[in-house]
Amino acid sequence: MTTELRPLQALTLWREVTLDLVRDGEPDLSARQMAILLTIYLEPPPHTVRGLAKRLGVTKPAITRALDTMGKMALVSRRRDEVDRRNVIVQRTVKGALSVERLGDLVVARSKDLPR
Amino acid sequence: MTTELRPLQALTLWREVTLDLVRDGEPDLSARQMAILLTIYLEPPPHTVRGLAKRLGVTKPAITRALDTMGKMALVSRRRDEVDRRNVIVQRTVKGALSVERLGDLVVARSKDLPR
DNA sequence: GGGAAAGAATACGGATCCGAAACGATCGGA
DNA sequence: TCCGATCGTTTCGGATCCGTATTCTTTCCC
Repeated sequence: MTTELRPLQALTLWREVTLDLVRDGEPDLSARQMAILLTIYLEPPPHTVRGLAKRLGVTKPAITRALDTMGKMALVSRRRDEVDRRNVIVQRTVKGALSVERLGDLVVARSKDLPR
Repeated sequence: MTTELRPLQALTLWREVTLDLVRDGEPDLSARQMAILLTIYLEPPPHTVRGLAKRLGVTKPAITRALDTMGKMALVSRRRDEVDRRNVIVQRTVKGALSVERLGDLVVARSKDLPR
C-alpha cells in the first residue's frame, strides 16, 4: 500500500519515536551513526568506508570515527577485504541486527495511533 | 486513517529521512535536540526546562545545553516567566517553525514511495 | 524576617565530534 | 620495478556533549 501520512501525523510519529530513543537509556546515536547503521542493515553488502562516506555526503574520517564508536557499542564490525586489502568491509553484528529490528517495531507501533 | 506501516517500510522510511537530514548540509540535531524541538512545536505551551527534562527523561543541564545550542541556531528562544521569575519559558521562532515544517514535508514525501 | 525548597545556570573532568591535512599500506599500470 | 592513485586511519586544534555537583536567584511558608 501507499502510506498516506499527513504532515502533522508525520511530525507526531517522528517525535514519539525520537522520544522513545532518547528515553530508553541507551546512548543516543547521532544522525550520521543512525544513517550508517540503517544503510548497512538495509542495503546489500559489501559496505566500505568510502562508499558510506559518498552515500552520506560526509568525509571519510567522519565515517571512521562513527565506526569506531559503533564498534565499541558492538553495533557493527570491520574486517579487511582479502581481495583488495586497501578496503575495509563493514559487517553486521547480532546486537546491531537486534537494535535495527527494535527500531522497526518502534516505528510500526508508534504509527498505529496517530492523530486523525 | 490508521497508518499500516510494516517493519521494512518503517525502517526504510527512517533511513531515507535520516539520510536526507545528514545530507542537507545543516548541522545535525542530536536525538535530544530533535525531541526538544518537536515537543516545543507540537505540544501546547508553556514549556520549561524542568518540564522538558522530565518529559525526555534527562537531566536539566542537558536541556540547558541543548537550548544553548539551538538558541545559537535560532531554532528556539528563551524568556523569563514574569509571573514566577524562577521559570524560563522556551519559545518558538520563525526559523524553528520552518525547520519543523520542512521535516514534516520530508517524512511525508519519503513515505510516498516505500517498498511494498 | 528567615530558612527551606525550587528552578535554571554554571563549573568540572572526561569523552566524542568536526573538517582539513598528513600518513601508511596497497594496488595497478607503464 | 617504480610511481601515481586509492583507501582507510591518524593527528591536530577547536567545539560540543555527558552526568555530577555546586551556585545563584526566586518563591513559599512558618
